[in-house]
Amino acid sequence: MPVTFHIPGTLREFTDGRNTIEIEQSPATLADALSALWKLYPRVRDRMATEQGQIREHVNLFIGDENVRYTGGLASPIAAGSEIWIIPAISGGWGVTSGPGRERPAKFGIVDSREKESLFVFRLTGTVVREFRRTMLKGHELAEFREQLLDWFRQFRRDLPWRRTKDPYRIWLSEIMLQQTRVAVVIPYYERFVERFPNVQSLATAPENEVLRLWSGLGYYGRARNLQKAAQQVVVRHGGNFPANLEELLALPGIGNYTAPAVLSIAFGEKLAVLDGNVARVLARIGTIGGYLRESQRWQGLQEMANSLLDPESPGDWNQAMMELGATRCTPKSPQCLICPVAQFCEGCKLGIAGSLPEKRKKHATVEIHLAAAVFADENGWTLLLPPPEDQNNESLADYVPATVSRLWHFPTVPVSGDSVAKLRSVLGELVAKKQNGNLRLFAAGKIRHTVTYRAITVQPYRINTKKLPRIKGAERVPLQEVTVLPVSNLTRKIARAALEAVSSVSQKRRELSFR
DNA sequence: ATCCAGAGAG
DNA sequence: CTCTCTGGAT
Repeated sequence: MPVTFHIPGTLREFTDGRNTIEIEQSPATLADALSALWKLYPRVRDRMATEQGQIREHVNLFIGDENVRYTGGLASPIAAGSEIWIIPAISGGWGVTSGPGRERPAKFGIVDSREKESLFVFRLTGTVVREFRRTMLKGHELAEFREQLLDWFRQFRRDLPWRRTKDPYRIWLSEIMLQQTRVAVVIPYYERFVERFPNVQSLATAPENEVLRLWSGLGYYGRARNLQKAAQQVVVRHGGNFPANLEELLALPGIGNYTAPAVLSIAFGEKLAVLDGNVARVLARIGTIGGYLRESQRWQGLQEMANSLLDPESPGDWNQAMMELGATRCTPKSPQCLICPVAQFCEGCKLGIAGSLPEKRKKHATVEIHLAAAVFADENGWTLLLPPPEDQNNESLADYVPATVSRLWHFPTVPVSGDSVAKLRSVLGELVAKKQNGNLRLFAAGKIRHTVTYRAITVQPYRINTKKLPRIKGAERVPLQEVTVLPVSNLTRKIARAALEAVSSVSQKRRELSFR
């Protein structure tokens, strides 16, 4: 009789999706059985055991109904045919191992009863299906959640230079540096920076070059410039005292909705919850929040959730704990739910779907754009190009045709639906003197396809042969063969080529005719 | 909402 | 190279 391991959802990605694994040999002890399992699936080992080979604190093992904690741990004897259950620390749930579309029978519900320091196992019959929904922690559960996370953070927090100060200037500096770079990279930069610029005054009065030199290697130099600009504003407007309220902080360049609450909570203990990418991911998993998180309404909802979870007693630690959890445990890929201090409060973990949250942004559906372009050609083969559009304040840039086609020199272009000739004529009528317009003859050249990000553009070029080029305000005259003497986009080049080919095929036909 | 800048993954 | 991600700005 083989020994069977039951694998939790959180580990299945390491077992080729299997939820049970049979060990054919007859292991004498749990340690032997685990060795056999880990040999088959080595990555399971990392999640279950420390490097020293100890079972991680948040992993529970059951042989049948017995928690191995009380049957001798790794030395527990294994009988032939034993069923061994690997259970992540989940409490307060009722064996919720199913979600929509994942009909798995629920085997266990575990309630962690702290008073008795023991675990109770409940066998459930049938299937439990939980809806995919948002949950809000409150009351006793919320208090417990806060305590667990803060305890974890205070125990495991890394000793980082900016965690040894309450100086808002230094907190701010670290936040700006950390926005863009890993902790390990930031440390030496941070230390050099505060040594040279120990306070906001020294930063404000430094030559910009020196600031950039100390920043050099971190990238995002615009943020270094903003940093100094903000320091100067702090000195001039606030007498060198770092503003301690949200509005004034947000008014400083480079400080936005993330940085302001971070500085205020950590340096001043203000009760403001931060929401960055890490925190958002944690929240999405805790509350099983589907959809793309950056969508404005959803992001707002996440901010509210963050606000409600914030521990009012220690907002700074709380915010850092949430971010640290996201950075070190609740990571984007394969979250370590098995060793997460708050797994028991996490719907995503309970449903075994934490790793598939948050959802990716849906690809922007491609928008089909149909345009018609006018390619004038005079007797000498010269054409007309319009200048790059000025800033369009009143018109959405995306809808503005020349901008769609690129903000460079371009042929007169109009959006069309239906009769493109008529549309182009009417628009040209506004540009070109009336008497000339009536005589314009439009020859359709080959259609052009062009793709820019999510836009699929089809252009119908019309060649318009004229004796003299019309006068159009701002337009520039160039030889059609050499439109590239002005800065043009690839699309404009394609249009020019199509217009040239069209005319050559026309003249070829004429030649063919004349030979007869 | 959308754009931008810059970095990093693939 | 392209695609994706992030926080700020508008």
